[in-house]
Amino acid sequence: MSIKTTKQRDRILEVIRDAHGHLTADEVYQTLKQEDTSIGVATVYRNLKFLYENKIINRIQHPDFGYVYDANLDRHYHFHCDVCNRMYDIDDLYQANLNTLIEKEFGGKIHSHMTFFKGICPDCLKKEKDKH
Amino acid sequence: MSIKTTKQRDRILEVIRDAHGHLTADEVYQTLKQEDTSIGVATVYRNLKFLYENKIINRIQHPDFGYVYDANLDRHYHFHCDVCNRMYDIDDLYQANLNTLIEKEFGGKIHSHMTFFKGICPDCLKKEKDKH
DNA sequence: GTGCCTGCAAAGACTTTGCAGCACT
DNA sequence: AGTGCTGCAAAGTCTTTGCAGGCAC
Repeated sequence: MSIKTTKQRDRILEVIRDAHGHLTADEVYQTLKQEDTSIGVATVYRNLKFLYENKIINRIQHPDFGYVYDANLDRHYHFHCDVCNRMYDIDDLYQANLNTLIEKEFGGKIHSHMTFFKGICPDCLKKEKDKH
Repeated sequence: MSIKTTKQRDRILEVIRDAHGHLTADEVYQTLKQEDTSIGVATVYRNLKFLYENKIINRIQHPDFGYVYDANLDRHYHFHCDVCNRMYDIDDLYQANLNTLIEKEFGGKIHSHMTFFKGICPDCLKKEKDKH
């Protein structure tokens, strides 16, 4: 089996890259459906799975929306604002040493970790302060 | 609105506590369905949601399996073995200072974080070594 | 007795699969 | 030319909801 490039697959990848964020499968579909060359839902799902399995995109569990897809392959964290429900990337703060620590204390072999923060984002925090 | 205790709600909680682990909604249902006093799926889902919202049990997002429920309310991490697919608790290693670090670097207010490790558990690592 | 809770079944949201035809290499 | 990919629709999985009756307080 060899990998083929197709219009649809390319467009799906572009949409995720352009979003600079985290899209659900449905959001990708909704975006592409409106284009001149339409697309089928199945194609979106099949390709997201394909791109994820081939490590071309990343897949994260969102607390409320299920899986979201992300073109940022660097190890990074995620933050979810409990007030506005937006999701943010937290770059450059991956604690690689945490893997080593857990390996030492827990045993086994750690390949990676993903962490998800919850709280109030800078925007919402500012708005709350301004109210008082 | 006041909280009532019912046979079903109590049993659901017991099952999760007895499991000392991480059960999906369906696993809870499958366990209870076989008892003398059967139970409806809707009751399981409604009560898991209820127990979680009242902070009586914990709900974790497994990167691959969706939500799993946990009676351990202490802040702790989770580990998933890529070989045997078991899920482990990692106790006593919660990095509270990570919240402070992110607050300082990213801004906003961090309430908590959850982290999920992936790798090979001590058991499977040992087995692999023994093979060679 | 009142109001929350339960079971059932139907509906809902999301994702996967079978199939015939199409497109990329 | 051949194999993998697409679109459609149907099916599958998981979870929620409406409703009538039941149970806890």
